[in-house]
Amino acid sequence: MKKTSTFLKLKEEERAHRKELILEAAMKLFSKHSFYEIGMRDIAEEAGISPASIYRYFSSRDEIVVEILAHEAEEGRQKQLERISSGNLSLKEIAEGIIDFLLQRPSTLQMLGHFLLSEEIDEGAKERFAFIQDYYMKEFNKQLLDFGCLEEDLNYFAKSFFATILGIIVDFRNFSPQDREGTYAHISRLTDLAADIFEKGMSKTRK
Amino acid sequence: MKKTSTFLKLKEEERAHRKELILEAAMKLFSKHSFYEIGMRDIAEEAGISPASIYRYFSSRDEIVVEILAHEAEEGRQKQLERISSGNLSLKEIAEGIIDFLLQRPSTLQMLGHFLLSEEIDEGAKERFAFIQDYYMKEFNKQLLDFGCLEEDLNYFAKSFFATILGIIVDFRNFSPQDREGTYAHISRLTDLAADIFEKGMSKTRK
DNA sequence: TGTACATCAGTGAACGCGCGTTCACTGATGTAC
DNA sequence: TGTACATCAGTGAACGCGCGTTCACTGATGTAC
Repeated sequence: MKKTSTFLKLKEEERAHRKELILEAAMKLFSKHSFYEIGMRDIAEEAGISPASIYRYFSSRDEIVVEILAHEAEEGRQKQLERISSGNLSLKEIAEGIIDFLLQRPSTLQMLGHFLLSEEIDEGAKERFAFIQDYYMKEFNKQLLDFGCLEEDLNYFAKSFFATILGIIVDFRNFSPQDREGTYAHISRLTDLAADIFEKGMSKTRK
Repeated sequence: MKKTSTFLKLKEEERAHRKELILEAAMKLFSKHSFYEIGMRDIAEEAGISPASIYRYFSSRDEIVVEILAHEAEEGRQKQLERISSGNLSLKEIAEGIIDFLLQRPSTLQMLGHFLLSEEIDEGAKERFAFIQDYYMKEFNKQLLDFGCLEEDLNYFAKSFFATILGIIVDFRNFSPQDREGTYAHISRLTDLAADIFEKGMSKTRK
């Protein structure tokens, strides 16, 4: 009895491990190609298995994509925490952390767009996405705690601020094609301005 | 000679007229269905012609879509102008105008996402989109002139502010599915907050 | 006025491709008795 | 220890569909002489 359950547990772990391998293969591809370019066949090939095998672990492409988003969000959260722990960050620096992160990951931005805009998404993946969105928005809240606005307003500040950053990136990521530096500078300037404005707005309600 | 050029002109006008008919058919469909659901066959059927005929007037689906975006932008601009001319608007009211407009047009939002995020777009359509984006951002600038921030900053304020509104809509349009009212209220609250913050930020540099 | 020719809107049908997903099957491993 | 059976990871090949776009052609209209 005990032996059986140990075996089952091991099996479960192996399964989780293989799931992770598939995700890693997919993430590697998405880091090099756009969200629209990578299909199930590509992921299977990169993972060294057949396309059909993927469906032993994920019920759809959207399920894979949403798990990747979860990974990315977690990675972003951790990076941000590290930066924060090495000294207090201004709102501006927090914003720039997010920008650097997302500008280096076009596919991630495209995935976000997919889940936020498309209306033909796997129901399970949709729910998972909503959860992730909610969870990491709360984590973002925590990171903004030290800016000392009223706690009841914090959630709204955080959401507006995040939406601003996301909006700027999406709007201006192609600001001047063939000039990455110029685009980056433009986005930085817009974000700095927005951060300034928000800092002022938040401080109004400072405790 | 004169006669010929008149005929040519008439022909050109007819051509433009038919182009417009196709666009109107497409817009009608996009107002009822999502951007992803409508294909060339649907547009052709709605316009009462064959799919092949569309290509006498537009070189690709993207060309149609970008022209629709131009129409929508123009319509949005005019509506906003009308509202402004009937009394001074607060930043909050301007923002809500945009929100009302875009929340009623999911396809338009999806088209924007398509042009801003995808990397496989018709080169011609891409350029046209860049032009439209630029042109209407300048128009938006004009509408913000009366808020009296420094003229050199205006362009950046306008861009940041617009990105904020767009970001909020995109982020939270599915805030609570099956509760349009709740979603609208949530978005409104976020936008009002952002408008407040921006108003304060702009007034700092008021002349 | 009549005839040959050019132009061009319009079309039905097909092209060509890509893609997510499923099917029917194999083979390895573990279990029951 | 041996045999029948269950479980399940894995797979090659195909399904099924949708879609943007193009092809080869027709027919109407206008032009040249």
